[in-house]
Amino acid sequence: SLGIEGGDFALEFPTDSAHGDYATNVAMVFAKQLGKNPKELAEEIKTEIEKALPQEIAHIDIAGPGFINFTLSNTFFATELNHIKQKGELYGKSSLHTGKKILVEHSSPNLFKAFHIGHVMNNTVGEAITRLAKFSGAEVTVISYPSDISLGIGKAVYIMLLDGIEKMHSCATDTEKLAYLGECYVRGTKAFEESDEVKTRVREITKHLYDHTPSEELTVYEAGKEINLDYFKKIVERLGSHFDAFIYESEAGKVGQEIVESNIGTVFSQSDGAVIYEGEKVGLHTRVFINSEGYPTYEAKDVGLMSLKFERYNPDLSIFITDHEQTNYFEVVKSAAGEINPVWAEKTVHRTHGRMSFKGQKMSSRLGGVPLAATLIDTVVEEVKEKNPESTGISADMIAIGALKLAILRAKAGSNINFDPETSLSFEGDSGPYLQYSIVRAKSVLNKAFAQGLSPVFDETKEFGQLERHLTRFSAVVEKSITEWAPHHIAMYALELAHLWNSWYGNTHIIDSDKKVAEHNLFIAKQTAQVLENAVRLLGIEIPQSM
RNA sequence: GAUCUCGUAGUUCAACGGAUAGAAUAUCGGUUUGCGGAACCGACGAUCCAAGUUCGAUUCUUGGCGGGAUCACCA
Repeated sequence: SLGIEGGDFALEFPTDSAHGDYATNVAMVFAKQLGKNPKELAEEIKTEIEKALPQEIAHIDIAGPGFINFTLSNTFFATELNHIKQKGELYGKSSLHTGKKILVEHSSPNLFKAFHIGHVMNNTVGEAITRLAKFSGAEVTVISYPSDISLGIGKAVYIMLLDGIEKMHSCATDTEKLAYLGECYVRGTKAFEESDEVKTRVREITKHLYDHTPSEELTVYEAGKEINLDYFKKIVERLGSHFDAFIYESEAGKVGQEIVESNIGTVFSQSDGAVIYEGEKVGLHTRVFINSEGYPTYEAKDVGLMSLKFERYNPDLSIFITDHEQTNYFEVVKSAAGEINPVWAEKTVHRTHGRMSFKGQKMSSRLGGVPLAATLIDTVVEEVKEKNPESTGISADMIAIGALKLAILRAKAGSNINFDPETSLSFEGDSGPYLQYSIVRAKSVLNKAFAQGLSPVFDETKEFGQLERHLTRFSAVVEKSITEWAPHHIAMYALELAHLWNSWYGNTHIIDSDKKVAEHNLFIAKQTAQVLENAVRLLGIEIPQSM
């Protein structure tokens, strides 16, 4: 009725709570087009809306250069708080992808190589995205893609044969076995560089592994692979992940090679004995898919992996997580894959994580220069126990991993994070333990009240403040995180909610002498704990019983 | 050199083109016997530079400066 058409205006949550619950810039966007003063236009819109004001809106204000601010009514918040109570652990769950199938691949290890801090970052981001996918209403399958075949592994197997398999079996613990296998990888690489004889032998071994030729090397390799895989399963379980299936690089390699070879002349071309994809024609760079020795490179293997993913799971969306260094690399693979089968490229989403850099010298000295995942976690566990000697093994682990995970997830995935355990990994303020503590504290008060015969009762006539208002925004934050596949929005939301909760706690005598007041306070405490727990769970952070 | 990415308080991170650029940490100063002080309250403190587009730019465009990544047979 005001003649407004087109244009880009927004309805948003104002950053300042004094500006109401929702705000729109619509008047400022269209003021020029209509030849009006933004504030006057805002007034006209306000008058128009007020003719049929829904009961969810308490009042409308015009502020600043022409913002229209909506303050929601208590009725709205009462309804929303009742939703939290009804939905419980499902509160905030979206239906964005209901009926769809989502495949997530993350934490892909390089067997025969150590599981290091980079894998922790990948796992943390991957697990959070997995949980977001599940909260989007989709049917989710989670897989990992272990690298189990390469020239590098051939080098490690060469050393294993040289030492004899007994050497590995004589290691007392799994940790020692892993350390030994890691050592083989390093020694193999060195031996390979130093002698042509070794090079020839390693190539032969690698060929046998690729072809699965029954041989001594295959036996040794299988034994090493099993130990590495067992360890992988253990450590990701400790981090809170479970995988439905694995697709091995050895499988993907074969499939990828066939696909690439059958598309030579169309998608790929031959050059210097290798099979390449000329990325320059689409503004990218050229990459080799099959090397001049006839082996598939990582590029061809990734094409094979995509093919297997769609063949086995037929997902509507296929998400995978890697280090951000692979961004440009994957653009090329995706472009080539898209020429073979457009669906693969359209439905594949690549998310990245950054690198963890260590600033403090203390960390590297304590960790001995090689930041293995387990060593990193153990170091943090020690700090937790130092802070609170009464922490049990399980809760100390949860707190340490929670601290690590939040340090990773509170930043936008893809950017590097600076990790200094002396300062950035604090247990106070914006931290994993702060979130955990907030929930534990809320549950503790609730339990104490139950023991006194009190239970939560909602008094819908109460005025609602910042805490209650923030609770009702959870669903919107979840949807934003799913749309962008960006877990850090959840992390920021959870930290702010925890802060509002602790602030409210400090100003409220929850178990008030007035029974009605106490019961209402308990209701708010309970819903807060619920929403906070839902958010923290989405991040893949566990909540200890006490801390 | 080409392409991509990033540059925000001392430090670690936020901010869909919006209002007085938010937090945390560090530093300084506080917290009325009240349920968990890993907490709460307060003070101090920042958009790399220069143009442009816009009613409005940390955000978009262009050009610098400074990190990081990728650029043919590693994964």
